[in-house]
Amino acid sequence: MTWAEHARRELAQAGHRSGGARAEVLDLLARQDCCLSAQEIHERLRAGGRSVGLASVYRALDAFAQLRLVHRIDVDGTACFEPADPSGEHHHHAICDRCGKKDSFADSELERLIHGVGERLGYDVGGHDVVLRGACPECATR
Amino acid sequence: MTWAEHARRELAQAGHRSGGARAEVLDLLARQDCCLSAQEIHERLRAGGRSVGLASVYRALDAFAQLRLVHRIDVDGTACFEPADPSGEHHHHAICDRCGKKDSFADSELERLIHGVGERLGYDVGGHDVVLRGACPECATR
DNA sequence: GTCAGTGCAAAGCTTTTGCAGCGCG
DNA sequence: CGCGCTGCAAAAGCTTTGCACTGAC
Repeated sequence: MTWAEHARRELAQAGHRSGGARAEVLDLLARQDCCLSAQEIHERLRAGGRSVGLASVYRALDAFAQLRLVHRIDVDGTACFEPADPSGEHHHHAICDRCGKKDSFADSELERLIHGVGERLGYDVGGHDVVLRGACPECATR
Repeated sequence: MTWAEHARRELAQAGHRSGGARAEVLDLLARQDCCLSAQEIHERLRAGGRSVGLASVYRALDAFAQLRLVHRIDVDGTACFEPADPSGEHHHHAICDRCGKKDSFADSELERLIHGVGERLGYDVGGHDVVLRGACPECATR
């Protein structure tokens, strides 16, 4: 089952109707591997000829986030979103502070360690983020 | 040497004059262990009888951040700041999504692992953040 | 037919910038 | 005594909300 199918099912089950704008946002996210800001999503939909309102993009993303269908990452004061794997599998991000490139990485030992920290603090951890900031390989050698 | 002394020295060396507003923000940060938002800093200074402009708070924080005297953490779309230990020693945060409480933790193994990830990616890592979100012990049992 | 979903416009936040005046060095 | 620092106000993002209308069920 693809993420898009999974997401549509979850949305329907939560009582959401399948409107045009939300479907557009969902399709765009499904096609995307990297994380996107609301503005980027809006621009791309407009560029694709869809007259989607920016507010609808935010509303769609909000609905997705509440159902935990997407992850929200705050980077540099703006929110970015990306599909969340229903299996719980996920990755984190490295952001180049020169060219703005976003890379992703996964590390199971890191996950295990973070889980342990949560337990040590007594937190019922719902999620976590790890962000690396610095110069990407291309920018660092320049 | 305290953080405040270290910070004042760095600022002077960078050619900054010691104005009233910046000194106030510096003193407040030095007294604080937990991270604060610009608005919180502004409110506290006002409450303390100082007529500090919000813009000056932002400008002071910007100057500190450029000299790496403070760490900036984005949480929930707003920026928070806290003194940065000159030795490089630092910690990360767990934020309760019910009561908003911010806890901090440190884990040397976590640091080591993150450092390794950066090398694996070929990044010249300048900094990193780890944020846990969930219910704190008090809220979780309620 | 009902009511969630939508686009647009307006408002709300956080953060930045412009500007005239004050004061450190 | 110059120029950096400051407070205030205005502006510039990002995000949310109000409203009338459209369209899914």
